[in-house]
Amino acid sequence: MTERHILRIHFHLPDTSDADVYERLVEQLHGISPRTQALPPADADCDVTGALRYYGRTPYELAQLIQLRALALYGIATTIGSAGNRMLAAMAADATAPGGISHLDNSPEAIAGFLRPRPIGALYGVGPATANLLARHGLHTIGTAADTPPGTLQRLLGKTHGRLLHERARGIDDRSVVPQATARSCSADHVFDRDELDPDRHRQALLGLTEHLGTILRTERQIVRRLTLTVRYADRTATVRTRTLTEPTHHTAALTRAAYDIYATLGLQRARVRGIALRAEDLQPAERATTQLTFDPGDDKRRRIEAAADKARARFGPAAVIPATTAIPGTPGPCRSYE
DNA sequence: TCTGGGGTCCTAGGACCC
DNA sequence: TCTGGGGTCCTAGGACCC
Repeated sequence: MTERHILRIHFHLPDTSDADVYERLVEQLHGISPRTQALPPADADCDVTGALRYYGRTPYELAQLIQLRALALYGIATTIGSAGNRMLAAMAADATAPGGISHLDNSPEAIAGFLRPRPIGALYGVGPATANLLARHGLHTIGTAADTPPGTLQRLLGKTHGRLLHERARGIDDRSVVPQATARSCSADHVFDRDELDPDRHRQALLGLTEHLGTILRTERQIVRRLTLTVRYADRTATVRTRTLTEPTHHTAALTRAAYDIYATLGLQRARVRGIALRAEDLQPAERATTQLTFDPGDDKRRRIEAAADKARARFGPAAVIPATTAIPGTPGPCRSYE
């Protein structure tokens, strides 16, 4: 593989900043290299391999240019790590003082010098649980993990994690920067004003969520194959249930039936519910939908109403049509996630 | 610096089929 | 006819990133 040059950019966004400031900053990066992947809410990865030649600059100089632009145009400070792959760039950024730039040379010596002395928990993919487990086996630094045979790591962590840990401890990370990644999932949630015990109000909230998700999915021409319901309780615990749909869909009626179904399997008895979230997972292009075999005339009518409502929303805005039964203050917040 | 929550990936185990 | 191993699909839950 030819040598790559990756930047991890962290924007120091004030809490009060507009949501679209971040989007405009990412747009700026696109101008420097189209191979830019947004990592909301405040980061981005930028593959500048091709941009180096175009601009005739080193990675460090490009990082300076990015810092200058963000500061001059938006008054936003940035911290940037520069390295030969995404993991090293992210780790370099982590090890950099706010507002600084770190460039990690791509030589094996420089990479080993950077990685080996660091605590194992500093490695990408190693959280507190894994770090603890490894420490119990005497592996405290990234260097010791790099020297451990892959088979040993795999016995400790499982096949995939063991292999990845061994590669990463040696500075290897093949993940590419994926611009414009398509959404993997899409979710909506509802928080009750006070802990809610009434199942009717739970279902009412669910209806608002399926209505909302259905609208997003139809707008984006996607269908969903899996639904996950999360119910949060007053004691801060939660129940999570996933259901694979018999047929991928983006129709609100089908989503509502599935959501009510999952809700019913919980068998809640006077549970103090704080909030309900619904996630549409395993999204696919709507063109892939199999032919609808349902000839329920009620469904057909609901879909015509749904199509009319979508049109009204497109013309007059999202609040134009709201199901009469969803008398819920506040609109559920959409949340798109990108890989 | 710490915390929390949303999103993603992985694994284990069960059900089912061949 | 019975058994068992290997796929595949699905769900719950754990772990991690940000």
